[in-house]
Amino acid sequence: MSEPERPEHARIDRYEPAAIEPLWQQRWAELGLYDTNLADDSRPKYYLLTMYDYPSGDLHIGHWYVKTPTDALGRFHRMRGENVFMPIGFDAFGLPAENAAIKNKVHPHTWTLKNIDTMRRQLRSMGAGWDWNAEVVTCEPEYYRWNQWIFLRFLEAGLAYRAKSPVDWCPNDGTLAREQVEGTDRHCWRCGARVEKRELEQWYLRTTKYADELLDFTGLEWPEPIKLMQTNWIGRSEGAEVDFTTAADDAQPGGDQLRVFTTRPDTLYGATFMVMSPEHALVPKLTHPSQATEIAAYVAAASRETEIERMSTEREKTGVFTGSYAVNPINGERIPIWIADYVLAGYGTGAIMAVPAHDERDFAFAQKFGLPIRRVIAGSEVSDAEVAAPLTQAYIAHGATDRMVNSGPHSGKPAKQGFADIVAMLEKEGRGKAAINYRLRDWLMSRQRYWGTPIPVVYCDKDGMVPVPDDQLPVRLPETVDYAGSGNSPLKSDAAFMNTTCPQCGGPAQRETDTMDTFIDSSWYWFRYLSPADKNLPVDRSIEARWCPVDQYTGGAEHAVMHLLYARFFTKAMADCGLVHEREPFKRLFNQGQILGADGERMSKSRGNVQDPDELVARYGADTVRLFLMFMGPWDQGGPWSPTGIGGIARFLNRVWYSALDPHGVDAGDPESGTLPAGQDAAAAQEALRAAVHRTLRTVTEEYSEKRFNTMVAHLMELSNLLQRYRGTEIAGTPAWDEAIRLILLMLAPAAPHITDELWSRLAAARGETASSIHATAWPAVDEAAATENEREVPVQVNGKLRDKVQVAVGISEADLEKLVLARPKVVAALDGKTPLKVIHAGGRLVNIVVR
RNA sequence: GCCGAGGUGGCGGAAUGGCAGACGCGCUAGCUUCAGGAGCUAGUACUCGCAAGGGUGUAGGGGUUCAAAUCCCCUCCUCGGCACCA
Repeated sequence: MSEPERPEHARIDRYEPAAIEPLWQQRWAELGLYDTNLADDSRPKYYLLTMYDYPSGDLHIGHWYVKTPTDALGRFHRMRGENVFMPIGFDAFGLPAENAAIKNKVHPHTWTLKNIDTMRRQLRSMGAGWDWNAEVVTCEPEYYRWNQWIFLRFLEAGLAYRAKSPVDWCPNDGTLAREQVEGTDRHCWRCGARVEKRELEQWYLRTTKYADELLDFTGLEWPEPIKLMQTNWIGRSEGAEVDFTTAADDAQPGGDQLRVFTTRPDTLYGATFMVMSPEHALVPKLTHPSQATEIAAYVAAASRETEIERMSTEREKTGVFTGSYAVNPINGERIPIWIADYVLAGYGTGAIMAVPAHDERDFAFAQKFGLPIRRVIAGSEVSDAEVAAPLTQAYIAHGATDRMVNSGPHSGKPAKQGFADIVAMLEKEGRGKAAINYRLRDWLMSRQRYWGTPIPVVYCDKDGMVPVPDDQLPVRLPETVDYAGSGNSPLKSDAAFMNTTCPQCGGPAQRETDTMDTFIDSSWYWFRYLSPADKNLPVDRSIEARWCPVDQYTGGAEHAVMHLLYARFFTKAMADCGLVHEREPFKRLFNQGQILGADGERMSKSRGNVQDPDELVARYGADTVRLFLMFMGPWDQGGPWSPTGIGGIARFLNRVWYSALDPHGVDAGDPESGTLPAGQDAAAAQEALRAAVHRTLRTVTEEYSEKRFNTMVAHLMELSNLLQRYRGTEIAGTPAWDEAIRLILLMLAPAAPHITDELWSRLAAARGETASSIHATAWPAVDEAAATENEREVPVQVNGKLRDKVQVAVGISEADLEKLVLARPKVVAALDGKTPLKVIHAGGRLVNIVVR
């Protein structure tokens, strides 16, 4: 074999990411490569969004893990001919700014803007293709005036209201939405303090109006666990409301209707007592004088208790008999009425019919207080004798053969039938009706904090609550500096802000001093990206019609029942106010995993386990860091951070670099370098290379589409290893080789944008051409003819154990293959003289010979 | 307690009924370089064997199948969500 002609060429430049990456970032910005023309409808649109960040001031590796694969996805779609819109912004209102302000005596606005500047710089170092023209910063009046404007529309539509009720109260952060109280110990999601209940007048958004629509995920490609979490959070229960009538006694005339909600109307005959929550309105009236002292003491104790104590499931049941009785509407039975704190005031009607035989909690209560337990449901396998025997635990299952027992005329009916019949009977007699209850509550959205959107209403002595007219928006957040978070609205301390005039009568009035929950900001921001400078409306409906819903949204699963549910609610509410067309915000959702600290804990400054990406970028370059994060494992998995192995990615890019720029180079350490593999001539080698390249292209295209970035990188490494094998041989520099280099660069471009654009332009320059950016180049098409294989290796098993492999032509008949296989010495040996019973052909992919 | 996701070499992981461990890290040996915490080549699940080759193996146990990491049943462990919602 003749030594290929090695042209005399200049020394090959080394791959130095630090030298090339900033240059490319600058060039892309100059070219406006990522400035999306939203009016361009010549191509299909692709709205790609990653959850925007709170500007806490520094970007850690977790931000890279979230953002760089998303960027690769956007670049891939752009190369496939779609008009990609990938905006970015900052969720800039919120407590950390306020806390930092208290601690460091810096104004939250100053602190926030400084952090945003830092983050912009760090974000640019990723080399991501964001459209910075659409940037949104939520703490600026240009943004939050639209929070106020939308709020006023909600107010007009009856979707926002003010009400007094017991609310979750954090000593540091004031009121919280229900979603913002976490864990068994009922702590604040932000500061971790224990949350109390307080009776307060607060602003709510009517999320419950959309409960059923929020349960409908038709047309949404969302991860099943997220849909399930939302479904459980909404907690729809079908059942019935039943009115029990209180009985007369020596202290009261009776005749009051005590309404309960139950999911088991089929167990109505098993109701042996009733329980009201201590806060129930009828408690005073139904308290018999003989029980008054005890009841008063219990009610007082319950109101003092924290949520933690009341909600603990481990705690033994407590309760007090009121002294009164109610009449069961189905059988006229007199049953005692108790109060107990295991019945919640805020769910259903705040009172229950207790069916101890078929409810665990009622069972425990009945046992403790010696109340009767009557079985009314039993499976067909339970004998009559067993039905009569006392239960040792509540039977709560819904068995397929469940029938009613001890239920008067209904006895013997299937439980399902009894459910329907009893509801129908109650409805007919006006003693009850079918009803649905939700666990979901309306969204408590007012906060006693400074750094948020002022709620645009005033209170006038004469006119009461008056909305601020649109033409007076925004209600600007004053420069107030007294924001010591005692739970008292800081805006109250600013007399100049608070005292105003009534828009209706011109008389003295006071502004609302609560601000909005910052989740309001993130509940519609993707609309604002579409028309960030619009002065008349929050979003231009014609642009929204073209660009919504968001095609792909990516973010963490921790937002399952907060941000993602609020965003869906807002979209529906805004649609009902005529502001947008779409009723769902995000068509496709992907939850990437979370990068934890090396200790396996969440990355946080206080734990000191935060990995700073700047160091890694300085040492290895952004492309290596990007690829490494994609290569670590499946994107939805995340895991503890470890930089071990990043060197492998650096080596890979280095090999790509030298393969592209120095195809004729040989490796001194490899005796075979520069020679073709044994038995392969130049023609065969080129064919093999083309087959590998086009098969890789087919696979990699699929992997980008399905966000399987880890295997995508692995397949590109495999191809690069093959190129390495042919480097320096006679096929280096042939058209097949050049095609391979061109395609590997194109395939790598979305993931490693800098090195690929650099090599792309150098290769063009070497040909005497000027290349346009690789990122403006079309994604290549698979040459199916080249990718098709002529031969295939077929594994041969005997009784399921691998014994041999045969190389055969693709399309060989099963008969020929069988003959060939049975003649193989290893197969003959494995058969050991036995006659094959059966030969399984798995579609030409495998042969299995079955013997006894 | 209920619901969900998961458990594969020394490590990250690949394979969703058909060759377990792709790709990478680490490790071992050799080569190469003025030098390197650089580069290249080969080997690397466990186990018996000089080797050829054999046996075992995907948390544990059972099952379905010609064939199981993959499907079914039971048990254990890890992570996430919910917290008396009638």
